[in-house]
Amino acid sequence: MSDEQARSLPGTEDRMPDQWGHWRALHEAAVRQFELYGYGELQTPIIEETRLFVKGTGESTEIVEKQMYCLDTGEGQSIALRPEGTPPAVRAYLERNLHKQHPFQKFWYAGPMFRRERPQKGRLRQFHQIGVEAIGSVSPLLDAETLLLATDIYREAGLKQWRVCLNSIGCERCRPGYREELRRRLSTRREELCEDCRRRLKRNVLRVLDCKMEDCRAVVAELPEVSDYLCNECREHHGAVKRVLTEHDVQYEEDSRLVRGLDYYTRTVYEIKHPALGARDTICGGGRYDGLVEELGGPPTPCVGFAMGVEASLLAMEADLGPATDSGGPPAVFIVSFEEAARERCFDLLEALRAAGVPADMDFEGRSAKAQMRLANRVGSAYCFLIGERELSAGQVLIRQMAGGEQWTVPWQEAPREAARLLRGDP
RNA sequence: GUGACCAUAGCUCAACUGGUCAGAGCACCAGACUGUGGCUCUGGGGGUUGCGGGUUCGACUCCCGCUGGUCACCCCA
Repeated sequence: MSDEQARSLPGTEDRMPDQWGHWRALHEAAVRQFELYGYGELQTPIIEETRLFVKGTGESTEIVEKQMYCLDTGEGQSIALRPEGTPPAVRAYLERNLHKQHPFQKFWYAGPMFRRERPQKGRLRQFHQIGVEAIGSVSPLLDAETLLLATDIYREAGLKQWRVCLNSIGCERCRPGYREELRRRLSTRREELCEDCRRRLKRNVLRVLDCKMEDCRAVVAELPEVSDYLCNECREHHGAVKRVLTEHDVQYEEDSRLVRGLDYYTRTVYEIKHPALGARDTICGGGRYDGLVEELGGPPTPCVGFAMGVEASLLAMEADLGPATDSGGPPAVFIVSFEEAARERCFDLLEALRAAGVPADMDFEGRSAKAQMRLANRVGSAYCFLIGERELSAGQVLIRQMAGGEQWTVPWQEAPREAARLLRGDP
């Protein structure tokens, strides 16, 4: 590739026509389940005020600290490419005063997100999420519903294996106590922790639980579990979520070390992981965020939701279902002209076929009849409609069935209807 | 932000330890009864071996720099 040619940016990718198979399957499964579950589509802009994420996602999160694409509008305003979908959804909710009219809302969204990270397998700078937000209810039934919804989507999309990890990280009432306890226990063993964890000790102790370093894990193993510190309400809530999940046959693993990277999570947190993905195996993450709406200037409003990583989910689908495929089918009919002079008449017929609802195509490169046939064969068309001087003067179309090689003629005017009939499989 | 590995035709790769190779398969194009695909056969186009230096009589092969890519850590979907 020459140097002056423009290239795609690192961490961004093109999705070519033959790579849409799994994507479409996932998206269609999701849309169908969203309808079944009563979630309405919400589309928000890709750009937002930077402060929405600073307040919403959390000032001290990695995402906001160093991964956001921010730009100055030149009018003294800082805007950001959205790094995630939840704060914009809540912003839209508040901006329309839905909390006053119809406080309970269920939204779904799908679209690109942006984070300035080092790209690697399953992680891009422009990536895509499909997610839901159920805003305005504290019911544990909804925690379960979002998880059931996510697994139903994966099931319908054809995914075969996954596991659900579940935890409760408490609320703003009980978490401080746990956090305090962690800080106290950890500071006595500060020397054994990695550099990052020493930093986390001050900034965000909970993340120490998630550290992958061997030495840290050893220390973490001896720490009390968050479940011992939950307040009665949180304990009850968590119990209800688990009861409903069990009732509805969701296999889950309790993982007392599961914490999430975003500040706004409370109580229920969960991840769906796929075994074929290695270290970075989360394909969907979610949970409850009862404090976010208030943080963004609204009234206290409990919420729960999830975000699926589309690219990660696609990798999981490839592992379970094989490589990505073409999304659409081939043109059912391929028109072949024997002479260059017949080409425009071929195009007339082509348009007539399409008008009759028959997927059809022809050659536009002036190839020989033989090459046109080869092309028809390669793209997998079921029939060729062959046209030359003889057919034109007789007012006929020569039809060839590619599979068997049988040929017959039909009157020109009948051709579109004949094609439609052949595709339906009528005798 | 840290680290490792990689870079030859459109794709996947080969070229003994630097010494007639710049090659193979697939793909593509064209022929094999000048109105017809698949299979087979034949032929063809296509690479200044990522870029720039250096060592050497000689570099795809060794050294340095740059660029690009991949993967892992970090973090997260």
